[in-house]
Amino acid sequence: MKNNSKLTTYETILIKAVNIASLEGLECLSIGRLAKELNMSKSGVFAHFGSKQELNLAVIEKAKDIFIKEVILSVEKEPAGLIKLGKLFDSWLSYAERGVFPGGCFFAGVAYEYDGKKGPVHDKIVKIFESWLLRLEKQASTALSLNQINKNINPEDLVFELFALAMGANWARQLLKRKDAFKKARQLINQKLKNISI
Amino acid sequence: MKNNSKLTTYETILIKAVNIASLEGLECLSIGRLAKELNMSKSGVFAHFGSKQELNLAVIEKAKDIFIKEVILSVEKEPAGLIKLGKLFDSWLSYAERGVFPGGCFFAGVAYEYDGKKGPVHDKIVKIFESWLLRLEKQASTALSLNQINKNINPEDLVFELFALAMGANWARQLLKRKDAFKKARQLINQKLKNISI
DNA sequence: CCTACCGATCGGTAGG
DNA sequence: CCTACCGATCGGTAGG
Repeated sequence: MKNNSKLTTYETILIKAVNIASLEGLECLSIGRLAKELNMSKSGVFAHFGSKQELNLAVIEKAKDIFIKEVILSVEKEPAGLIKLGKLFDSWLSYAERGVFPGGCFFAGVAYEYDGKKGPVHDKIVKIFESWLLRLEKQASTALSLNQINKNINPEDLVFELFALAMGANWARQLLKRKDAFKKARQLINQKLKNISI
Repeated sequence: MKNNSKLTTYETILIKAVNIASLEGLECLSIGRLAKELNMSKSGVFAHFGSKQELNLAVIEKAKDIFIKEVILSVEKEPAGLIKLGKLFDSWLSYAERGVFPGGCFFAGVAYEYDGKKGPVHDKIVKIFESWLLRLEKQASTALSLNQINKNINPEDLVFELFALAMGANWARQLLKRKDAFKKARQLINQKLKNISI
């Protein structure tokens, strides 16, 4: 339990930290608490990061790696355009639904925690979301240029709408414990994509 | 500055507390910080509430009163059904957009802060959302029984979809600072309501 | 990776 | 509403 022999201490700390932060937020993640749950000394944990802010940034970086692996790489070989756009949303919902992180989508949680704050942690979260949005918008644009969807569709507006549905599903699942939230979101997203496809 | 002569000390503390919590979350709201910003002693603030949890609950209750006044009562006299449903969403977006709370919609923020936690504060937040959803669903049901919208529309699904768009707009505005987020959400919501109306 | 600290701040109490 | 406290915990440091 204490040591997962294949992992470095750094990795072990980060995985525990990501799980705590997913459920309770980065502010609830303290170095002392991490140390206690890992049966380490506080300064032993601290030494790996150098500051609480660097720990926060490392946790986000780790969560990003997991997101990329679970959501993005798993649909890497899908054909660009409408199909890939749908698969990316599907993959995102699936990752939140099957509990890759215990608190649902890691980024949905920290987004609201840092939206009123300033500094490198806030900036890193914003960059990750902007990059995720851009990735989705590129597929929407490709779908448009491949004549897969109606010409009058604005790629940014389309992604905004589908994005909101996915975020809303995560919210309904996590706060209200609605078990059908992801199913509903998937239906609405697929229906929308079907409606605009040529 | 220190005393707004028309307000009781209790009210003055609560208003300050609601504003801090809106921007930074309830966890960042400490009794010591409140005392400092109000030029009061810590125990002077504390005595009004008896515990941090009671302060949290009082802040949420205050935010609920403001929400009811700003969002719900302002469209009280609109005709029940489709019109009132649209006006409720319009009113919600307007309240978030014009900055009734400095951090956007107060409840969107605390929802994610408490979705992984247990206890009376979490429960109060859930109840407020359930009651707000129910209010919206009732208008959707009325619209259905008045034959204002297509028969095949499920009121709960409709509200889920529009709700997600409103929450998504709040997120895009607060985290990504997208100034057109509310405009987009308003367009999408109105378009959806128009599409399903008879 | 550890023990042993530091000042600051947390929620909360005693007593007025 | 105040001063003066309490133990616990925060992020962080010194030194090994």
